[in-house]
Amino acid sequence: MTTHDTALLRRLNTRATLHALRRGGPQTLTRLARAAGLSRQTAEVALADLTARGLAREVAPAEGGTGRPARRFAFRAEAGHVVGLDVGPRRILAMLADLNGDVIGEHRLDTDEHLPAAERLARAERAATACVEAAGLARGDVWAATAGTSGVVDRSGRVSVSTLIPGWTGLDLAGQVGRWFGCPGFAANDANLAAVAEHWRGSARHVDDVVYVLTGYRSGHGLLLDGRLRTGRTGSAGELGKVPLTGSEDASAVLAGTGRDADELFEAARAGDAQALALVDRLARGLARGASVLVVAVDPELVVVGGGLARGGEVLLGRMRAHLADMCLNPPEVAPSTFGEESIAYGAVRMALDHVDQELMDPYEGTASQPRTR
Amino acid sequence: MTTHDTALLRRLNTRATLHALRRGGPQTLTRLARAAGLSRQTAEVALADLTARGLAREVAPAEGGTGRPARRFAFRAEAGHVVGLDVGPRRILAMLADLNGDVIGEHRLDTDEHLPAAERLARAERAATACVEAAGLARGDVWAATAGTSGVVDRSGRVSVSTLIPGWTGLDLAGQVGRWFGCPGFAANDANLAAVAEHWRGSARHVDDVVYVLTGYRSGHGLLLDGRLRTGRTGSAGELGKVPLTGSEDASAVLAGTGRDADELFEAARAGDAQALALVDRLARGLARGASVLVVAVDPELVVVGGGLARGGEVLLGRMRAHLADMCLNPPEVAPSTFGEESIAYGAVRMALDHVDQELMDPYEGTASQPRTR
DNA sequence: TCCAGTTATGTAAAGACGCGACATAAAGCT
DNA sequence: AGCTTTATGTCGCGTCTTTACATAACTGGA
Repeated sequence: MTTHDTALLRRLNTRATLHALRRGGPQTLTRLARAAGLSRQTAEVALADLTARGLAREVAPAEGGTGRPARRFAFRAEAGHVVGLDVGPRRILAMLADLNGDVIGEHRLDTDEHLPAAERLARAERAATACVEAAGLARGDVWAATAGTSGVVDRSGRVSVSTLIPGWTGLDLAGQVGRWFGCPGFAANDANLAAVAEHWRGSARHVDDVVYVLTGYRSGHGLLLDGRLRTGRTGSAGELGKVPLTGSEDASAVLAGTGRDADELFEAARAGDAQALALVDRLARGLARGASVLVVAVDPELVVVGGGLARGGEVLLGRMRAHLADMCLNPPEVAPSTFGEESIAYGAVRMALDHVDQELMDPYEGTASQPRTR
Repeated sequence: MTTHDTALLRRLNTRATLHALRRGGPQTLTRLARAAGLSRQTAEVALADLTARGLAREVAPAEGGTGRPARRFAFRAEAGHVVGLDVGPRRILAMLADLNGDVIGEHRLDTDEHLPAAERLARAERAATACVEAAGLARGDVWAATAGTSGVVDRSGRVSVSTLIPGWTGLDLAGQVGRWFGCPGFAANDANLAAVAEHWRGSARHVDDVVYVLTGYRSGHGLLLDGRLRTGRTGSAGELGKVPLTGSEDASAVLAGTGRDADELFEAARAGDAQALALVDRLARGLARGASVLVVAVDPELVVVGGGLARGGEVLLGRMRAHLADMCLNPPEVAPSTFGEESIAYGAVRMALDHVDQELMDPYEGTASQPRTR
């Protein structure tokens, strides 16, 4: 804890003003002051500070009210940017977002799953920088960047185990990503980031305890408790590798037995094909078995299902609900993902923003306009 | 967020002073000021406030230093008290503690497991009030009280399911306990409270992600992540009722097959009896299976084993470690409980103190000397 | 016994901050 | 043009914290 002089008060109030500004959109000074619980003068001083730091700007007054027109201020979301990446086995997706989290650029890239690590990294960097340059920005305009990928990612952002991506194990992904832009870099597991995205603005936005189930070729579990990501000591929370579950089958094994791919299977099941329905039920049971471990352990409010198999929609989800009800004392809700394939990169954006917000909002921070680099 | 005037600064500094005072024990003004990051005068003002509220007092100066003897101040742990209860099927344990969490009175009571709910409650109240009166205190001197019990306890402190205690389901335990003393009352599951106790001052004190395994007649799991209790949406986190685990057996079923009780079994195993060792291994496997669900879900740093079977010591724990290593990618440490049978009541003390501390430390609070009652 | 050294206490002044109050400015409406 | 309404500009006050300096109290050695 630092010194508690009146300067702290100033920072606290500036923070409250910034918070109110971001929350309430463009608004007048008096409204802002009331929202922040401050006097007009104090809000004015805070706003001057924020303007000097590039975080606020004055906009045109509102038309047609009675009385003297009030000056209005808005948050400058374009003051900084973050990059979110999904570096998967078969696909790379880069997103560029402003401080509001609005995505202002994307770059997608298909890759071969056998691509060597070094080349995969180079492509990921190209995808990310392509976004940035397309938006007319320089590398230095990126304040934080996060990458999601398949495998276990530890607290420091290093890939400790990856079975799906060749040469990936041992990679300091967070460090790499940070170096590309000379900013703080972070990395996390794909299912975890998808969970973050759904909690941020997706299916889980009204709920703080969520289990996310990533299905399909890339599979895994993400866990959010009290709205925060829980990855465990080594980052392997939700990695069910060796749990002795009865009757759980791998989805690809189930599918391999049939001649069809997942979409065909779901289509047939929707049409009422009994054999297809039975197969969907087996898939659902396997997913439910895995999810049940997390559900029983943490008793969440909601299970969000995303990834390839989520295209099965209600046919699959309905069966999952039924199986979960058999396995859990308090079965949670089950909902499909909102962001689908984009959820991982979008969650990466959110994680990068988390860091920026923390620096922006920290009252014990200096007044430097850019977050410190580590 | 409330108004951020200079009074907040005062409260903030008073809080910092109180924190330093509690943390550093009886100490001089200048040391206190430095520890709190404040000037001597500010600390002095804060201390005057704390003294007026009964939370601090002046003690005799230290002997024999050079220079003018410094006035010394100490935290008044006796300014308030909390009660922690363990209301089990066969036993009731009440603890009275001061604001430091030092236990200054206990009252133990054996009960029949078939005792009706109303009578069990009456006995629990008697045990709790006996503690309070034996310490020469009145009911109003208790600032918060918590009860732990067997069964699922929801967020509001109501017992939603209890299979072990007759008539317990539906009981508003938190409300009852609060009414006894006219103070805020709380209730939680026994395994959860045991986890809290071990994290507070026991085997898990250096670790923030812990799974606690309560074994024996009362069994269950407690979960702490980031040092905080996680009970889930309905309070049933860690209740493994219906998970389809292979090869998991109930401990009592294993023991029933033999003619011996647990202690005899462990004794024989320690002496090298092969049959006993095999039985201990089966017990250990069952416990490990259950724990593995939580371990795999949240990847904790430590598993603490408490309750009746924990008396098996290393004979049992060693086998549990071996089985967990087979079931988890990253097996955590496994340690025995520190507080044994007292951990539940002691964890209840801690939970009550959490509430008191929050009221005491909340800078947005008024300056009333006693926490508000709800 | 006295005095220097050391450490704590008491007091005053200054700087920073937030707020209330009042006067002033700029728009719409009659 | 004048009134009403709402926002802005400015001033002074009270609170809080800190720095600076003078004073008090105790120890140990001469």
